[in-house]
Amino acid sequence: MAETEQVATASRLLTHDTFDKCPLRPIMDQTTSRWATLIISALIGGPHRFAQLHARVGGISQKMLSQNLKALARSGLVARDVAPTNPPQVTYSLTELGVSLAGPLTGLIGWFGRHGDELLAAQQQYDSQSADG
Amino acid sequence: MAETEQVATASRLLTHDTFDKCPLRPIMDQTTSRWATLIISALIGGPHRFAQLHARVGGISQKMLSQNLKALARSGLVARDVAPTNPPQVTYSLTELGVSLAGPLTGLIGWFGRHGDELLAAQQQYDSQSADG
DNA sequence: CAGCATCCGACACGATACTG
DNA sequence: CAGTATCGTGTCGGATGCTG
Repeated sequence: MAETEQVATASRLLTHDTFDKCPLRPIMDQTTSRWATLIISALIGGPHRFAQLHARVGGISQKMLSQNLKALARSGLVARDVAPTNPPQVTYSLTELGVSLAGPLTGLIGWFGRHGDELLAAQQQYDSQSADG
Repeated sequence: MAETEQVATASRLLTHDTFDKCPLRPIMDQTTSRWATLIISALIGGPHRFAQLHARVGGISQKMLSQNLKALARSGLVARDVAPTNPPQVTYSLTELGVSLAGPLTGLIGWFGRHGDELLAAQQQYDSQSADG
């Protein structure tokens, strides 16, 4: 199956160095951060306005939304379109690059969806064991 | 292609709620955090000792390594095997669940490997635009 | 509506020192 | 070797208030 291949590929990619001083690490940290993943996920469904995103993501502050959106735009993953109306309408959407990221990213999110119960169960078992000790 | 399907699937999964109060978010935050991704990646290559991981990940402190390893073990992604020798030998490896995560995760890492140049270029362009004003 | 500026608390993280 | 304990700092991130 494809999954085994992917692991093998990554293994080949990763076994030869320590990742240290890799210029991609900050970008990856930002892109896989708490809010960025959710923002990108929300934008998969199509373009959103600022307030729409604020509602869709749920629990995010305006500051963090604005901040993440700016970082995402800087990396070329999200496009910011301003309509010169009054009041101003700002629309965010995924760029082509952003769409290409959506595949792997939703693959990861999907995994959490499928295995969430196992993760929760493992944690409970781990905690009860510690309590027993 | 499969990527388009995946996006569509995630879209269906995600469009109906705001992700708020999802019990998986803390786990996903932890698992996709700065160090956890690198630790899991390192373990794809096979079991590692503590010191080996410390060298492989590169830049991580003992504290963070220990802390992340504990969290990963709590979630059932990593197994911790202690050999009762002297000095003690502790070996970490991916569990079955951890291996199943490796697929989606390396898919994401692979994407960054393939598109790293584009991300860096986009940032430079963005920054130079800002400088121009 | 779509942000930015500011203040402030919480915790992530690293450096160091200590243990079995 | 494989950690734990403690301390100090930096950044994350929320609440509030203001602008255009």
